[in-house]
Amino acid sequence: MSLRHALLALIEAGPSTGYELAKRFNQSAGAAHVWHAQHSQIYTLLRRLEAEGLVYANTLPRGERALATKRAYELTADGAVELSRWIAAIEDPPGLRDTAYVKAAYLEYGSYDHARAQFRAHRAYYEKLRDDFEVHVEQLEDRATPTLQQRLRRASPDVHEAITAFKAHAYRGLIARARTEIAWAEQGLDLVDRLAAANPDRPRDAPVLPATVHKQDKA
Amino acid sequence: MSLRHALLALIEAGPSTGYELAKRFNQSAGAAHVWHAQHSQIYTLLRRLEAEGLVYANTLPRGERALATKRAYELTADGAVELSRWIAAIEDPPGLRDTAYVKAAYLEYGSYDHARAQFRAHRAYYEKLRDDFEVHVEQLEDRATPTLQQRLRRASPDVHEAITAFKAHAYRGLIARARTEIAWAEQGLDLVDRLAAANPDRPRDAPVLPATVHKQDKA
DNA sequence: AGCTCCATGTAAGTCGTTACATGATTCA
DNA sequence: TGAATCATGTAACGACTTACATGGAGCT
Repeated sequence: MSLRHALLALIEAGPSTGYELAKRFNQSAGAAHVWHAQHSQIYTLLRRLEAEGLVYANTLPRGERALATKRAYELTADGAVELSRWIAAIEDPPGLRDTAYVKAAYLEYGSYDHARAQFRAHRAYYEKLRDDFEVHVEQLEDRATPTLQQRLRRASPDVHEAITAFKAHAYRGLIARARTEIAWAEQGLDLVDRLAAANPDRPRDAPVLPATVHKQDKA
Repeated sequence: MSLRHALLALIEAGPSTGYELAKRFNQSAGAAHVWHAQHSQIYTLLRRLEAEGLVYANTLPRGERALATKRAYELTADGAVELSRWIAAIEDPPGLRDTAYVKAAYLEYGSYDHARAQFRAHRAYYEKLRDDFEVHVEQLEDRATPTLQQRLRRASPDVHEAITAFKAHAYRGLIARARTEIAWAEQGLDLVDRLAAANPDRPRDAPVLPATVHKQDKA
C-alpha cells in the first residue's frame, strides 16, 4: 500500500511519465534494493490513481514529428490531500517477513556447511547493500541526485535542509540495518563453528537432523 | 514463498492438523509479529502441498462419537527432500519493503509534529517487539516452548543443542533488529528537534512543504 | 540498417488479507 | 444451554511477479 504514496510524492516533484517514474522509483526510493517495482505494476497503478482522481494525465506529443504520445502525470488537489493524509497517518508496520530468519530457525535440516553458506550469502548481500547506501547518502548530502535536485528547485530555500535531511536519515537507517544484518550473519558463522567443534565426527555434508517421513497408510 | 517450507518444517516435527499448524506458526515462527498467516491461507496451501505430493493427509475421527473428522498432515519422502533442498538453496533476499522508510524519506509533506509522531510510533512498536522476542529467547533457552519440545522429543539428544541454538540465534537477530529500529527512531526525533529549532517561527501544524498542484489543462 | 532508449500496455499466476460461512466438541 | 475452542473451508480482492507484446525516437 506504499507504492501509491511513493508515486504521489514523486509526481509532486514535477510532471512525469510512467516510464520516468519507474526509473526514478527504482533508483532513489528503491536503489534497486528496498522496493523495486515492475513497470507493469506502475503503469496499472497510475491508471487507477487517475481513475480515483488523485492524479491527472496530460497527454503530450513525443518527438518532433509526433506520431506517438506520452502521458505526463500531475497531482490533483485530491492527490495533494491524500499525500498529506498518508504522512500524518500511523500505519501498523507489516510483519518483517524475512525468509532468512525463518530459514535460520530450521538450519538443523541441513549440514553445517549449508548453514555457513546461508550466513555467508546473508553477509555478502548486506555488505553490498551497506556500500550502495553509503554512496547514496553521500550523494544526498551533496544534493547530487536528480530527483532531489528537481524537488529542491520547486521548494523555498529555507526548507531545503529539511527535505535533504529526511531522505539522508532514511538511508542512514538502512545502513544501520545492513550493519545489524552483517553482525548477525557473523555471529551465525561463529555459532556454526562452535556446534561443529562440539560434534567433530559428524560428516560435513550430512544434515544435522534428517527429516523423517512418518508411517503412511496406503491411500 | 517461505510459508510453504515453514509448514513442511512444522509438519516434520509431528503429524498436525491445519488448525494446529496455524496456531503454532502464529506463535513460534511468527510470534504474532514476524510472519502472521491467516488460517484461510494455511488450509488452502496445505491442500496444494497435498496435491503436489509433499505432504500426506491422514483423515482421523474427532471426539468419541465421531460425527466429524480432521486431517492430520504428515511429511512424504518428497516433502522431506524439498525441505532439505530449501535449506541448501540460496534465495536472493526480497526487498526490505518497509513503508516506514519510504514515509521517512517524505516527511517534509507533514509538520514536525507529524514527523515526531511517526518516529514515536516506530519506537514504541519495536520496543514491544524487542520485549516479546526477549521473552521468547529465554523460553527457547529453557526449552520451554511446546513446538520445540515436540521437535526435541523426535531427535537424538546430541543434536538438541543445535536445534535450540539455531532458533535462539534467529530470535536474537530479531532483537538486534528491533534495537536498531529503536535507535533510528530516536535519531529521527533528534533530527526533527534540530530542524524545528532552526525554524522556530514555523507553525507547529503546518506542513514543511505543502504539496503543490500543477496547472491543469481542462479535460 | 540496426541498436539503444523511450514509452505503454495486457495476461496469467502467486501470495496474502478480509470477510463470509459452517458445524462439532468440550466444559461449566 | 451457552460459550470457548476445535476444525475446515470458499469468495473476492489487492499487491506483486513474470512473461508476452508492440512500436516510435534518436543516433551511428
